[in-house]
Amino acid sequence: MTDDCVVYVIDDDSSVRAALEDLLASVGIRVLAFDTTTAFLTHGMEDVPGCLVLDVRMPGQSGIDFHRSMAGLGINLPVIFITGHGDIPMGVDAIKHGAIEFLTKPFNDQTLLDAIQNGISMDQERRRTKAEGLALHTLWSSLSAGEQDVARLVVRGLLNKQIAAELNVSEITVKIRRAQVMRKMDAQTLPDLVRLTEKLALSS
Amino acid sequence: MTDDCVVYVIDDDSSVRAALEDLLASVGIRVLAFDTTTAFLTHGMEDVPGCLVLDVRMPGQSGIDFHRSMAGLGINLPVIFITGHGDIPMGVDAIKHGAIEFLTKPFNDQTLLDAIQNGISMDQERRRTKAEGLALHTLWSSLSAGEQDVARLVVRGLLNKQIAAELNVSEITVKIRRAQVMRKMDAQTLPDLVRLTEKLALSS
DNA sequence: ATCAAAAATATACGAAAGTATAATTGCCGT
DNA sequence: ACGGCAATTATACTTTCGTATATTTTTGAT
Repeated sequence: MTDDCVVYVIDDDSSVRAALEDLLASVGIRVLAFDTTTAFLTHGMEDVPGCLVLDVRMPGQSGIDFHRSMAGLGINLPVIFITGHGDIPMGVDAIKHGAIEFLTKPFNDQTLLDAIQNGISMDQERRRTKAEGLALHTLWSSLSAGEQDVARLVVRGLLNKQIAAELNVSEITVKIRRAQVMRKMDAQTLPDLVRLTEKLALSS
Repeated sequence: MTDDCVVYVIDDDSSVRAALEDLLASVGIRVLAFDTTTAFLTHGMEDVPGCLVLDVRMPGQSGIDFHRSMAGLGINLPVIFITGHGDIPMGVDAIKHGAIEFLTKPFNDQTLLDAIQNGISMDQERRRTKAEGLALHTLWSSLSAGEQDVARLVVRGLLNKQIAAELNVSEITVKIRRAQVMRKMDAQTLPDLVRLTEKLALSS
């Protein structure tokens, strides 16, 4: 489950960081702790599944503000907020913006561990989905411009003859390109190709 | 936007109900207010877009408990919680379970109105999606058992010959059934049929 | 049991798809 | 200008698909 993964902790309170490091070490999960969001960004992220335990209130950038900026920074880690001084709207908004948990200190250790396990699972799943989308996009990119043209019209259901007219090429050229599309996209049948392009459109 | 829709209010405090009725009447939205969840269930729901403003703490069944039971009752209304005595975990859990807002009294009128408009829009969208899925399911149901068999294998990419062998019928029968499938499903091309069955699988 | 409707099958034909071989065109670098 | 090299096109053939017509089988109702 937690083969190789990291939990990032950002909290200005060193005693909290130490406590979390101990807690997660006790269950064999690697921890990288920082006292500011800047320190976290400077260190960078490892390319392994993980999640982020984030303090709400900190000197410098708050955890709330950092959370809002994460998408723009290309950081998609699941976020678990911890706080000693939160209020209801803050917690509600955090969850509405995608945080997976919002815990108030003092919190139950097991509750946090459960949230972390959940976050790591979500990140693993996100990475799987992302990898599939990337692989699919790579296949598509291996098609020449003309082959992509043909592929688009094929999955629209046009006949080879119609595609040829649309693209101002001969029907035999369409057949050649079409065969190349099927080979390069590793599609055994036309329905396969349709499904591949549907996934491609969704993950665009 | 709010052509014909209803906001259901469940709150044991008659002054709150009156205030909400006034507020929503001022913007021309119809209100149905109840003092208990039982009263709401007894009255039943209208078949128009709407959302539910739900008090957290009430005599009898609490709003929180009712929210958890809604899916089992087949009620998919967007829920907006209002409360005077909530805490952070309660608000966080409510949102995690799908509530679209969790407001603490006293709340800003406009905040509630925005949430309600958002809830109504979501319900409209849900109804659109549901109607599409239902229409698609109706088309599929219009296929005979044999036609459904053929359709399933067609979208898997099997040849008519292979389908015939699989179903122990003649190839000509497959052709007839296949033509019926295309006609009944209103699919002009094979890619169309593939996409229809994909949607069907997702909304099953 | 019998009749009528529906489903399945047989036969036949034209259009489309897939593939192979060969010829042609267009483009790029030397 | 020239020689490759990839893309396009032409030709030919086989398989598959779609459809129409006619026949047989099955099903269901009275």
